[in-house]
Amino acid sequence: METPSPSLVLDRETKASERPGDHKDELRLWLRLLTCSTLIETEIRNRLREEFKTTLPRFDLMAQLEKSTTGMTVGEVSQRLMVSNGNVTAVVAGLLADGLVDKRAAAQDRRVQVLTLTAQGRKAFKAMAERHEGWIAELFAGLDPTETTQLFRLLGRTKTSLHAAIAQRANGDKA
Amino acid sequence: METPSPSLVLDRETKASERPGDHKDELRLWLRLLTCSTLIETEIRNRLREEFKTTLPRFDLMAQLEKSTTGMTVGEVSQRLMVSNGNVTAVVAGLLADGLVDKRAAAQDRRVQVLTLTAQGRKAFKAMAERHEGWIAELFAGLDPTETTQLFRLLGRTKTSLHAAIAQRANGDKA
DNA sequence: TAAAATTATTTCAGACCTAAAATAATTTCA
DNA sequence: TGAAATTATTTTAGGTCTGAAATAATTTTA
Repeated sequence: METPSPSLVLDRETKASERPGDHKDELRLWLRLLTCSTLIETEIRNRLREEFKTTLPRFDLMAQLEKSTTGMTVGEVSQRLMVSNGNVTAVVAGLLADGLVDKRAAAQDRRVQVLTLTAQGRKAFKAMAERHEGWIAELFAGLDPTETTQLFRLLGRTKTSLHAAIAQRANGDKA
Repeated sequence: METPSPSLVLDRETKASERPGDHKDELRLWLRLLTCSTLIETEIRNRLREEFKTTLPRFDLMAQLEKSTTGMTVGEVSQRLMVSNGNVTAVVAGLLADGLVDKRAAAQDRRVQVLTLTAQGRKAFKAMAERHEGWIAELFAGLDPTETTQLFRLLGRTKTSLHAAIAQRANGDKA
């Protein structure tokens, strides 16, 4: 390998603030974040299909219901999972057909549909969740505890930044 | 806020290695990573639709083609974007219909379909890419350069860990 | 109270995505 | 050479996901 020329080194060390209008660093950061996310998602999807003949959206929906003792409405689930109401309706339809979820209109407000896991659903979820937790641990096994903590913290900062930017944009549209 | 009890502090500082079988930290890390990824993806999707009446898969596909002067095959694109061949075929069908992409069998190997941007496609992409880069910068604006660099590095480490775990699993299946 | 506005969910049309099977072209090798 | 294996892409069937329109129930308000 050649020694890099001074200009190349300089270029690599140039800060974004010194290159007005250039945001290639952020772009690379986003692409790397997306790659990690996609790799994990694809792998979990494959393993859920192979070992449990189920899908990630179904698992995610069951995971939400499992956390709530009193059940959740369609709207609550769709907010938590960051998917549309229509999508929740469709995924729930499959889970209902398989007897894993129960759906009933709330007594007080009959617009609202309350979703709960059936006994069978809880049992099925328990088995999957245990395996799932192990898979995630395997996937992150190459990071030491310090790195895991650091990454968690930085992603927290990222989340804050994203919420701020998205809220600002939403306000701007209103004005 | 109450002062946390000693046991709570101890618990919070307990390392995963000291809690055999527990991998809640990695699970939380994955959920946070997924949240960030989903927030960005949804926001970019919305902005592409509002400002350019296009979709993220189309943009991503065009971005790949734009990087290559000689064109790319369906297989190359599907590998880069980490989607199935069939999906590339479908998204390309839309871009072909809109005159943004050109598809032709390679002269040497007629199994291979070579995809290139048309002049119109290059022009349309250029406009979108400029805006896109700005959006990403906005979304990450809450991180300072040190944090951006740190996060990029840690996601690199994560990618390595993921590839290792996925490869190991693939080998295990073979044996 | 009755019309209007709001809220929760479902339906719809359409794009996306996958795995697996089918098709088509090329390469290997007996 | 020509059958078999390999490689590249498309097709198919089915699940996922969206935004927008439709439906249905509740709350507001005139």
